[in-house]
Order: sequence, then structure tokens, then C-alpha cells
Amino acid sequence: MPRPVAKAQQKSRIQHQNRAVILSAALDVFSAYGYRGSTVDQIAAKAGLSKPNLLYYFRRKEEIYVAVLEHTLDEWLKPLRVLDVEGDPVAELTRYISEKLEISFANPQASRLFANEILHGAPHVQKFLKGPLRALVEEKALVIRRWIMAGKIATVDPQHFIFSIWAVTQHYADFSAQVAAVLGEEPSPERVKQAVLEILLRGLKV
Amino acid sequence: MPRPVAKAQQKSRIQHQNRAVILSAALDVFSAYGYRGSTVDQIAAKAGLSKPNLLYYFRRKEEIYVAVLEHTLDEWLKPLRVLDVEGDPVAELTRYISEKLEISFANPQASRLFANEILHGAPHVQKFLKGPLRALVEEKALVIRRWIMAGKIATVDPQHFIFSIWAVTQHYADFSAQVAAVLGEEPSPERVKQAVLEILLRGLKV
DNA sequence: TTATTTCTTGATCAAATGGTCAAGAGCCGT
DNA sequence: ACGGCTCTTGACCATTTGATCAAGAAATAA
Repeated sequence: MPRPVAKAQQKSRIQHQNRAVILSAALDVFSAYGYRGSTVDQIAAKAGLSKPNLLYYFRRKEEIYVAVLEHTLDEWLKPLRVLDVEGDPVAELTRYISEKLEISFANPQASRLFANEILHGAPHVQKFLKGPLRALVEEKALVIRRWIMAGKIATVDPQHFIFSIWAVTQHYADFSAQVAAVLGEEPSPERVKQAVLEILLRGLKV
Repeated sequence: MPRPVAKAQQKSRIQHQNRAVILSAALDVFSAYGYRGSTVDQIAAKAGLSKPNLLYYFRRKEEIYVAVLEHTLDEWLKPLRVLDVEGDPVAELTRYISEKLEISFANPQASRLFANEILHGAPHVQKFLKGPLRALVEEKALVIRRWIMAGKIATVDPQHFIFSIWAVTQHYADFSAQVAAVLGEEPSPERVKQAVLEILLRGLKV
């Protein structure tokens, strides 16, 4: 009775499929109720599997959580990676902010899962934050600094500017309950994009 | 054996004191682990009371949570309330943003508690969001709109501008784990204030 | 088909946890 | 000092929940 998770073993067709189903269900559940607030039964029910069956694919609850969390981190970095120092600054930043906003509206669960993790001290992603994320931010801060020194945009603290972009764009996913309640309706993504781009970028124009 | 929570009854000295101790302990615990992730034992231990004793003051775990949550909402609104249409726009907004940032740095627990509540759909504060908060935002959006129409600041979507201020300022409390990890150190509140004020306000100057 | 491996699940467990209760200790006005 | 009210707690309970296991079903290879 070898565990399926075992080292380097080829995943069978049924393995692949069920793991995907579980990760999708787990994202829904974890993002809605948090790690501690979610139960294995909930995830199993949503995935259409029995609890012992689910635990056949992932030995422990935490293993599911880590898997679904890591699965989202890649997606998270992608848009920032392509920020190009050769491109036009405002165009590049417009693209980045727009993409982040689109992700927030299209996949708020992933954003909330991540937010919840950070909110509670990022116990499972310290390495990711201090490693790849930090390196990427340093790299892109340099890009922004180059733009400033070339006189292409106004002076701004690059790191905190990146934080501001994250803060504002993810706000619409993480705090959508508040946004909707205060506005009295779901906001139009188009309108949000226009407003946010103006707020964040107008000050940069020279 | 009348319950202390009972209607309109005068709270004794010891009641007052113990309830305060409990609320303080509960804020720490709930903000760190979320509602579901916190246990009554944890709160009792931190408050220096036995569990049954704690449940003598608050009948149910949820009652503690609601109490500490409501306790923070007032604090939350205060700075926005005083935004004054008669004052200088940039000065008024500078004061508001600065105060929000100071709160984020001085009392991140309250911010995290609130963030966690909203993140999970705001089940306990729907009324607050749709009532007092919405009304206040509408009122202050009007203030901003007046400033725009008077030509005192550049055009901006008032509601989304307020959201952006919230997003950025609270980011430093809610996501402090990420900020610290990416920067490699705790950020200096002064430096953050300068950076954030420039990012959010420079685009408004006419 | 048959043998072997992979999947699936009902039954069950131990620990954690929210909450109760009855009895005792402490405080306070008289 | 005393009587009544407030406060405190050890013991206990029911439920939830993460996790296990042995045995059976389904797939897969021979």
C-alpha cells in the first residue's frame, strides 16, 4: 500500500484528476473560511469524495493547504515579472495594475487565501516572501528607479509604490464585501480600473 | 444568579475591570488567529481568568468576538468623520492619511481583526457597513466632489479614492509580515508616511 | 481470466473545544 | 458579624474534527 504522494512516482490519470478536483475545492473552502475555519469534511464534500479518500491523496489537512497555497504563488508573481525597463513606464505600469485588477476580479478566492495567510503572519510562506518575492521586488524597484533617474517619471519610493499597487488592487478582492456594502452594489471592473489607474499613476507623470 | 450581561444593570467595578481585561486579551488572540482559530481557553489564559469565569462575563465565544469587534469600529471611523470641506483639501487629506497610518502602526491588531472579518464576508458587521459606514463615505465623497468642482483638486473618483486610502494605509498593518519580509526589516513609519502621502496625493494637486 | 496494484469507504479513535453546573470563596452594605 | 449578592472554579459533557485502518471495489497488467 504505497502512498501516492511518494517520491517521484508517476501520477496516474486518476491521481492527476482527483488531485486537481481536491485543490479546486480546497481553494474555495480555505479562502472562504480560513485554514482553521475549514474542515476536511467540507473540502471532501465539495470535491465529491469521501473523507478517507481525500486523505488518501493528501495525508494531512495542512498538506492540502500548502499545496493549494503554493499553487497560487506562481500566478501571483507572473504579472510583475514582465515589468520591462525598456518599455514606456506609464504603459508598463498601466498593464501591471490592470492585470492585477483583473486577477482580483476574476479570481478573488486566490487573493483571499493569500491575504489570510499573510494576515496571520505568513507561517507557511516565509521562505517565499523572503526569497523569490523579495528578490523580484528588488529587481523591479530598480527598474522604477531607473525610470526616475532617466526623468521618465516623477520621484517616488519604488518599494512603497509597489506595495501601494498591491494594496489597492487586492483590496477589491479581499475587501469586496466592504466595497459592495459601501457602494450599494458590485463595482464595475471597468470603472474601478479607470479610477485606480488615475489615482496611482497621475502623480507619476512628468 | 442573574447574568451580568443583563439589561441596563449597573456594572460593578470588578465587572468593568474584568470585561476590559477580557476584551484586550480577546483582541490579541482573535487578531492573531482569526475567529475560528482562536479558543476560549487561549483568551482566558491571556486574560488570567479561568474559562468558566470568562464565560461568566461573556456567555458565548461569539459574544466576546462581537464585543471586541464593535469596540474597534468606532475607532475606525473617527479620523474620517472630521474630514472638513472648509479646510484645505491637501491638508485635510494629509491629516486623514497620516492618522490612518499612525493607527495602522500603533494598533495593527485592530486592523487585522477587522480585515479578517471583512475577508470572510463580514458576517457580523454587515449592518455597520451598509449603514453608518456607507452613509459616512457618501458624505465624505461629497466633500471631495465639492473640492473637485471648486477646482481645488484634480478630478478623481471620490469613493474609489477613499478605498485606495484605506487599502494603502491598512496594508501596513494587515500585511506587515509581507512588508517586513520583502524589505528585510520593519519599515520606518516616518518613511512610509512620506512615501504614501506622495503616492496618493501628488496626483491631486492642480 | 487472473494477479497485482490502485482506489474507495464504513467504522472507529483520540484530542480539542465550546459550553454547563453546582458548590464554594469573596465582597459589600447594614 | 451577618446575610445576600457577586464572583470563581474543578469537574464534567456533547460535539466536532483530524486522522487511521482493515477490508472491499475498481482498474490495470499479465
